[in-house]
Amino acid sequence: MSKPDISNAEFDVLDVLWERNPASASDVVQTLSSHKEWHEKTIKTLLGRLVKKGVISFEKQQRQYLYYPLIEREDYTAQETESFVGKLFKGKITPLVAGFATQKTLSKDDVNELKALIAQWEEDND
Amino acid sequence: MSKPDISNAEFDVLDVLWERNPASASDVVQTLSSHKEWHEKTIKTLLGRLVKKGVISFEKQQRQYLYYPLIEREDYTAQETESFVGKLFKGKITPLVAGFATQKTLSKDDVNELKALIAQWEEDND
DNA sequence: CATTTAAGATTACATTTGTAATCGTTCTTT
DNA sequence: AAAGAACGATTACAAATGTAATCTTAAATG
Repeated sequence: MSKPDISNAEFDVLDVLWERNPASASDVVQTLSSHKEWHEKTIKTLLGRLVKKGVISFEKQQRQYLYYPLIEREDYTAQETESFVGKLFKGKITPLVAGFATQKTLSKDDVNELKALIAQWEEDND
Repeated sequence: MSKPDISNAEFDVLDVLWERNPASASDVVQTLSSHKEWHEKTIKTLLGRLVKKGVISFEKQQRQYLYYPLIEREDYTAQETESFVGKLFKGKITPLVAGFATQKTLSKDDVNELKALIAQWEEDND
């Protein structure tokens, strides 16, 4: 029932399916080949594990399978973000942004986007 | 050299040492007892693993050890944040904040803090 | 002083993860 | 039709992780 832990390697495979849905195993292999050094067998294993975990599913297309995600990227991202922010910043985003700002340099564009975001928030809430 | 992966369980132990530095094993056990169901032995194991990983160290205090972290929470947090934001938000904080804002409700205070942060940034950079 | 106790060290063991190789079957291709 | 290629299923195996129990030794206690 609860969040089926998705490992790092599994995430990379799932990520491909979020981009290209549905996709055959070889589609995934192709896509990942550009930035990962994984053997085809490894990717097949990861697909299988994701299926077993109920994170993705597939439909038989003749002999191949067409895989597709069962969870939305937005949902996954939201959950991960919540637990991350909870774990490292006591649930507050401001210190996260603050730390990020001193660490990685924010661009003027980034700041403008944040301002727009806040402006939007203020418009909505009040 | 590289970031010595700190597991979730290990993190909770390290977190105690960031709060209470230095601390004996039993101090850590005591502190964690309030929110974790861990056996004392388990915590000792985790302390040992952190030492082996070079994340913490200790000084012999008679028979007990006094443990202390070797890495700063801020540094760890900064690194984790960078990889997290890189993995889920292509390195951009704005979408993280945006997603967080729609998911968890931001309080007026949160927004004010963010505004202050941005104002500060603008003052510094320009 | 003898014994119980408590600290850290060592060992244990199932599960998860990374990373494949092998197996059993079907499509292909000759 | 025979042989090879390609697909998913099954099996492999070491390292990491969660979660302790046992061992060794020294300190505390009767």
